[in-house]
Amino acid sequence: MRSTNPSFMNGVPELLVLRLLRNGEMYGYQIVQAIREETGEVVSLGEGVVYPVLHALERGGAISSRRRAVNGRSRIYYSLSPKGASRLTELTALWSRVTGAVQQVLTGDGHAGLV
Amino acid sequence: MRSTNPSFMNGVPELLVLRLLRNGEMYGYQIVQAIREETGEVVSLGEGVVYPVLHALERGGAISSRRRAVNGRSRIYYSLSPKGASRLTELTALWSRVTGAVQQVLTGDGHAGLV
DNA sequence: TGTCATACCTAGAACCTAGAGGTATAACAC
DNA sequence: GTGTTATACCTCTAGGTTCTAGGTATGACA
Repeated sequence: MRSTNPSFMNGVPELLVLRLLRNGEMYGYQIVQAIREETGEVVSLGEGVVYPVLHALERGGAISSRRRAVNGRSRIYYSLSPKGASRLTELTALWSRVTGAVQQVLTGDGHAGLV
Repeated sequence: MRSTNPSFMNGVPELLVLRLLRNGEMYGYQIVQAIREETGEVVSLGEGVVYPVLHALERGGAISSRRRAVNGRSRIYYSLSPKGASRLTELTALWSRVTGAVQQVLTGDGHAGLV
């Protein structure tokens, strides 16, 4: 069972990562924390989730990375590629459609076909 | 890969089934079609998804079933138990929280902590 | 020297869903 | 009467994603 995070999370990590990178390059550890902060702890993805997502996105050409040393620390910064940007657009639209459709059932009165 | 349905669907089948049953008893086949219709085909769960969900919900005491013959056909009608009703309340709240949190990131400006 | 926060990573288990397939009956057309 | 479609139930397997738990290494600070 999933205890730390609620369900309904399929595809959400990918969506959130892409969205965050749209604002400029970020590194993995930073993304992990940004998700926690920006969602008010509602969504809290572990590093074990975020890093594999980053690697998969890079393999797919949606993001690219460059190593940078900051304060003697080595970080891997990721930035959105054009491909990643269009993937983000796509996923965002999908997200709207699905949540909208679910919402429709949740607020429905059960008469379904009101023509 | 998921071709027929978009992602973001984790826990959604359970939520939708519970919600539909809140309006009165239904049988499996009917639920499958109701989901298709009420979501405008955006969400289209196969019987291979819905039946296992129904069985799991019944095992968990969230719904109960009774066999009924209609027009010479044998149908298994499911209805929401009090336990299922509170589960629905719970899941609905969760759904709101998660989608709200994601939405916050999607519409965020990247400054995160505006105190 | 020890601990904490930073920063990266992988591997295994757990979970859920999609899709294909299987059975059986009623209704309708031919 | 035979074939096809719609109804109505069901199971199983593969595939994908995410969670948890680990592991490594450095800088800062006590």
